[in-house]
Amino acid sequence: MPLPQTEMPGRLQAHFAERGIRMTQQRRAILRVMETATKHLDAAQLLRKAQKLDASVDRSTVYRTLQLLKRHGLIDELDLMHIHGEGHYYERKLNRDHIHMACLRCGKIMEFVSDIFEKLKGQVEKDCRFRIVVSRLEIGGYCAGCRGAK
Amino acid sequence: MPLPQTEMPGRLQAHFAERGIRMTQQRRAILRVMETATKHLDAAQLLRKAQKLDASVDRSTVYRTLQLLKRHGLIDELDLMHIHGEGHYYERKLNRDHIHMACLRCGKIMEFVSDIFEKLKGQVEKDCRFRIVVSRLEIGGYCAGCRGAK
DNA sequence: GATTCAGTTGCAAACGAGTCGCAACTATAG
DNA sequence: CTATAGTTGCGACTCGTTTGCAACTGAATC
Ligand SMILES: [Mn+2]
Ligand SMILES: [Mn+2]
Ligand SMILES: [Zn+2]
Ligand SMILES: [Zn+2]
Repeated sequence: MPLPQTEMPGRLQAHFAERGIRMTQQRRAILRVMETATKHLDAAQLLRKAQKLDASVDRSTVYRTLQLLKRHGLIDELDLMHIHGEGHYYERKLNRDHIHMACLRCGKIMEFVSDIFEKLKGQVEKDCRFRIVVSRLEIGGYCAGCRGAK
Repeated sequence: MPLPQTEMPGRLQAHFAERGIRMTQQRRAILRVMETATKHLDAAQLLRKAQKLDASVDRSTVYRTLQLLKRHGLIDELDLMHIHGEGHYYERKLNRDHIHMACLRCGKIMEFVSDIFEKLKGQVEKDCRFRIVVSRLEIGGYCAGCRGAK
């Protein structure tokens, strides 16, 4: 299942312009990669893809831009159950939150949108008087295909 | 809110005995710390506390034991929104799963048990034909006390 | 209790992800 | 075009975690 493309590409750059954040060659490359990504990317993958658009992009600029995007709530950071090492994965934050499932056997990552999840967040906000800024539900287990084996 | 103490201490050691896992001085110290912890511990805190019970405990043994406990599904690993650095936190897995909320302003960690969360996991298992082994819902935002300020 | 050996340990070195200080550069406003 | 605050690449660094290895030890067997 590909990432739902419910926002048009260019949206991240537009956000930067609206909020008066300086646009640079390097940021343009990094944002473009995030905007057109069809899967969750880690920092190293993001760097490699961005360098294809602008060879000068440095690793530290990728990390600095990821921090910027996080601070502005434009991307989500995921562990994906640390199936491959200790690093993090990133994806654009879309209008609709979703759950991530990682198969512990084949490594497949699945996404799932649920009204019950929205209801649960509503319950937390109300019952705990907690203002939710970011939420992350990650599940590890066995996918349909791997259920039989094990 | 302290961790709910619904399982008796000694339970981790009992689990090891049942499954024929070798018990050592060092493991005894580490398990005792996990069993009696009243908050989420990172590897460094766990090491320090375990060394008070057995000064010979080494950092690498702590990590190896954490891996062992994870593999046996006896503990959960948390990010707690990476409020303090890139490390992980650990807690015993109790009968009842719970949600973690981290206040982005004061750093407080809150826990919350919810039937809706159980229902959501049921939906994932059914609708996605996914066998859940471990699940982690972490929420970042502002606690009741910090809502007013910003 | 002594013997045995697979499993476990401490140590030191290595690793991977992420951060930081700094001098050079550049996007943008005037 | 100029001035300047913000951004960059670079290299060195921190931090959390892993690993290879020789020495040790728990517990099963005698
Ligand atoms: Mn996703
Ligand atoms: Mn993490
Ligand atoms: Zn699978
Ligand atoms: Zn707070």
